[in-house]
Amino acid sequence: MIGDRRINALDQILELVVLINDDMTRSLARDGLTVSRTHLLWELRRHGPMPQRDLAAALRVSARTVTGLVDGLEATGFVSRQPHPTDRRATLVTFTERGLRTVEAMEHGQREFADLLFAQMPAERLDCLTAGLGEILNRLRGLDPARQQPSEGDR
Amino acid sequence: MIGDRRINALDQILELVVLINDDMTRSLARDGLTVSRTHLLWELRRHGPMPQRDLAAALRVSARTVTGLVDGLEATGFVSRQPHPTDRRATLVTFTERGLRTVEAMEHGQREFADLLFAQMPAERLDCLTAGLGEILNRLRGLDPARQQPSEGDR
DNA sequence: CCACACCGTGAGTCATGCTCACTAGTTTGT
DNA sequence: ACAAACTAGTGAGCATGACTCACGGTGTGG
Repeated sequence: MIGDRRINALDQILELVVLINDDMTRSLARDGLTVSRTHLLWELRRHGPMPQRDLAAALRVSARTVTGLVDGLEATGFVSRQPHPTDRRATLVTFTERGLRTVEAMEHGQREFADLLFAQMPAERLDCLTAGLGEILNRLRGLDPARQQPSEGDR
Repeated sequence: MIGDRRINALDQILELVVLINDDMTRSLARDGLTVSRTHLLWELRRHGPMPQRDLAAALRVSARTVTGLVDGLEATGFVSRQPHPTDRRATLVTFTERGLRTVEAMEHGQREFADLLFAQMPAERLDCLTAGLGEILNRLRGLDPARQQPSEGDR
């Protein structure tokens, strides 16, 4: 029955989520990072130095929370606060040397991880996997942030 | 280049992890549950009433943590503590009526979720997705709990 | 009977995230 | 040009969740 296959696939996905999550958390902890802090770092990586308010918007958390995250990242030397060139109220969060190196190392590590994960997987299977994941992602994106009444069960 | 495809696929997986995680957390919160508490519930569902020490082993957390989780689940009426029939030191954690109903509803919701996620996906793509995920899961399982020096980067 | 096992509590840590109130700067509207 | 209105960041305080170690009571079993 087709339903069983779907359940099966969903189970796989749920297990994947757990495993990746754990692995991520563990690996970040080794670097003295946490998930939220890393999200911030990635935002910075994508957009360059930015004021905290923009980070708050991008990460969808309150300004106060960003202050806390930046505090932590600053304390461990990944980012530093710089004066905003034109708005003296604002603070520009920028990478330190170390922060930049760390993020680059993470990108590199990610590449290695991808290679490890998909090693010896034939190209067509990889394509098909990508296509399938793409479909699923579209559906998931559709029911994520805005709506509130629509969805129902997940795990 | 093949590496790019892999990075791509990994990015998809990472996004999937985030989306599913958020969705799960939100949906569980609606039921008055958290992820850890739900893990415990699932363990109970799989193995039936069990003493806390077994839960601790199954969930790989300390006994103290289990006490806390069970406290929470008991307070919200999902489980209850029963005396162990033969070992009077031990406590059997069992579902309440409500807990059982909730877990069954979650299973049902999961089925619906799977249908939603894979709706209109041709069978062969589903198969291929499953196969690909299976491969990845095997690799991930391999580097999860025991080893400590081996892996490297993830997100 | 005594070492060990099962639970529970106390106390404390860390991460995340919220609100409220406040300061210091910036804009806007006359 | 200047006050009113708003914005950026943060101090203080609170809650929740997950987890730990250390300690103690009670029961088991050799």
